[in-house]
Amino acid sequence: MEKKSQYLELDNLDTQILSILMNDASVPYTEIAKKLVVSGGTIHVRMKKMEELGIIRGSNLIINPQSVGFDICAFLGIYLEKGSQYKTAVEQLKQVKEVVELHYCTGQYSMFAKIICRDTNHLRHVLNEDIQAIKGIARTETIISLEESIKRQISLI
Amino acid sequence: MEKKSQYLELDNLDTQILSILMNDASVPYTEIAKKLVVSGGTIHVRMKKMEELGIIRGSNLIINPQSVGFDICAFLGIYLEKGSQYKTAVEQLKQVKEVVELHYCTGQYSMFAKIICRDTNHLRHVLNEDIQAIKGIARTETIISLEESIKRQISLI
DNA sequence: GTTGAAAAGTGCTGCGA
DNA sequence: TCGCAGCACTTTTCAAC
Repeated sequence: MEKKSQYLELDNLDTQILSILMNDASVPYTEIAKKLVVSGGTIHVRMKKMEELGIIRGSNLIINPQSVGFDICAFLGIYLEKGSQYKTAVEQLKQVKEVVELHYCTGQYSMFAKIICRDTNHLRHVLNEDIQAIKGIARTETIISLEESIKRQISLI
Repeated sequence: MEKKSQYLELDNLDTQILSILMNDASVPYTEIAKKLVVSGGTIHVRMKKMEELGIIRGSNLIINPQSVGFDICAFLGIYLEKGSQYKTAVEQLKQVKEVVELHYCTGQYSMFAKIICRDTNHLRHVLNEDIQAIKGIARTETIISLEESIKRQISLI
């Protein structure tokens, strides 16, 4: 089943490569190579290894949601009627495009979601029509983000 | 060049280009062009326009935090002593590398953070030593994510 | 594992329609 | 405004260390 311990494979060079590309995936390998004083080929080999190990999931173009008309970011604490309804609830929440993140979690909420909507009308529609209609969801609590002050990835160094 | 209304500029083609690259930033322009039945040059022009308009923020390499030893994802509801302490609290939270997201928000919490840690010891250290020590933070509530079931960007189409 | 350079593929630029 | 074609750059491969 399991192959190898997953993260003991990473040395200092791997970590530094990841750190650079996590901030900007468009930095050329040759430039990374120069900065880390190795050859471009080495960067390529390391990246291929990390892709095969599943350490690298892919790359995203990051857009500013507000500039494409999505102005509302909200967090949603979700109470389930029964914990066993988790799996079916997840499947149905996947169908709701506005849900960008979903966690199964400890604490008062059974699940915790992050939602991005165009405006307050859109949010109300998603809450009332899409999410409250899902079987197993008892009730929800909404936290609306007025400002995203920090948005970044973990620092490996 | 003056600034214009930011998102009315986007037509169907722009939206489709973004949708492809938001899922995988490494898709070549030529392939996008083939799929959308335009020339590669057109993709290039559109991308340049959207970069200049600030719609595109950049690109990220996405890694699996667990595979580099970060096993714990937690959300933190933060209560401030006074709302006016928001700005200084943000500045101090920026220094805490484990905080990957921070929102100023409505509801019971003044602020809401997402934290990624190596293990429970690491989390306890961040909570007790780093975050509770910040001036203005009265108390916090921790929600630990046991599973991230959904993780994606907004769908433009 | 790493290197350096050649081969293949991609992005960029200018001209023409 | 769009498409095509040539040039520059990047990624990929591979023999040699």
